[in-house]
Amino acid sequence: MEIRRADKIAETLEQHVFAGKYRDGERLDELKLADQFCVSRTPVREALQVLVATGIAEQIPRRGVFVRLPGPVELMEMFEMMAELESSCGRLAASRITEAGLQQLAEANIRCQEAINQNDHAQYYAENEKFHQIIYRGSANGYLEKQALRLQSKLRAYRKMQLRFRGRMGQSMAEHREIVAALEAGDVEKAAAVLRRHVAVQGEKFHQLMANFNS
Amino acid sequence: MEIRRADKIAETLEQHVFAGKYRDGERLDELKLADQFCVSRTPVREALQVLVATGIAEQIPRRGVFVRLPGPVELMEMFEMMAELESSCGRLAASRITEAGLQQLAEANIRCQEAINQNDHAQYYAENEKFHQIIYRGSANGYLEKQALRLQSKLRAYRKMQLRFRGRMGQSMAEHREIVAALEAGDVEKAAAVLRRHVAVQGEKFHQLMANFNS
DNA sequence: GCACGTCAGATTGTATACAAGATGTTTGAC
DNA sequence: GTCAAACATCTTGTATACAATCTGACGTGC
Repeated sequence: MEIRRADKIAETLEQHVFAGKYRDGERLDELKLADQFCVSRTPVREALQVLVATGIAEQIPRRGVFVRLPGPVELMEMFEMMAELESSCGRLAASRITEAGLQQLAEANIRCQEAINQNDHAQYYAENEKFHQIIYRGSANGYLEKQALRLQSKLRAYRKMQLRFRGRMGQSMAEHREIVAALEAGDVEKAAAVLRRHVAVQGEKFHQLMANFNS
Repeated sequence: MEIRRADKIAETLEQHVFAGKYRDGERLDELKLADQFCVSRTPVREALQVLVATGIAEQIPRRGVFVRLPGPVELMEMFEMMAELESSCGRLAASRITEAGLQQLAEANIRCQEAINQNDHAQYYAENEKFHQIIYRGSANGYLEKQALRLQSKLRAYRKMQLRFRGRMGQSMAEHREIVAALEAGDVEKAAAVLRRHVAVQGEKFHQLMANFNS
């Protein structure tokens, strides 16, 4: 339902960057992109502005815009913030989530388990994301929910890796059940703590991956 | 040090919106703004894109961009998220803040007290902001720090009001001392809890203001 | 009197033209 | 041979021109 071509271009570029099509620091050439998308420079420039605003790219005046992939440090920081955000969502959801929300969580968990049984990583990944999104929603704080969704989206590409750790899916599943239990019990502190730990583990696994990769 | 005129325009417009120069839903006319800033529509459009990306304005394709001030509900949500973010910063800072950071906190608190003694709201307000920013920095998480700063900035205009509550500055000051004590002791949970409460009070005071205003 | 279609005006979206600054090369002096 | 300065080229930033579409009013038909 996109009417402005600039928006479509921005979306496409964002996907390309997340897909690793560009190297860190690579310049996004307005003319080449205009050519590539068969438009003039104007909509391309508007799309680039969006990338800059999102933090995906950096603009240096009179020099151009350059893709800016997060380095290891920033990634760890983002994972840590994700853990804090999810913890906050859990804290609020513990006292606010509706019966319908709890029901959705249970269903999502069932679908997660099915994915594990079939050893379907992609499916587990998708259902796991939904599980967490239900908790964001459960916080009954639209602003917090939006921010959590944004960061979840930004970390998507990097979170995919760590699920491949042996036994990680099973452990993750067990944690899910713990989370649901805390939410059902309305145990604010436990929900916050368990969710923080659950997400923080992702960051730690990712850290291990980075370390292995560098050695 | 701005070279692009579009950036300067975006900054100015943002200030104008925060200063309440525009009503909610008001359309930002490209031609009028171009005239006003003595430029063509192009840099104005780029500036408007920035406002849209920041969430200050909303764009409806082929219709224009309209300022979008947060309503009471969204404001409460933002205050609540601010409390959670500050709590997270405090949690992390409790185990990471440096001696230098603690020293800065002590100094900021002294300046806060001086402002109270002189009953200088504006001064207290400024020093109070710095106090919190030191804690963001103390989290040793640049990403989290940036997000906290962004939200703090967005809430600036609304936080100003609640400091005028009778006795609020004094109470706030007492809470500051409690925060510093928790950070010095490295008490993670206490730092998180006290900061959450300290910031959440702001939201509640604001809520009272809104209620009084509507009655 | 009401509904619908058409048309004029206004406004956004895109293309293109022009201006200004940055980069890199070449040329000349030492 | 090396360094520096001027110049050519390329790229971004801005202005303007054109295209598309939305709004609102007017008029016509029922």
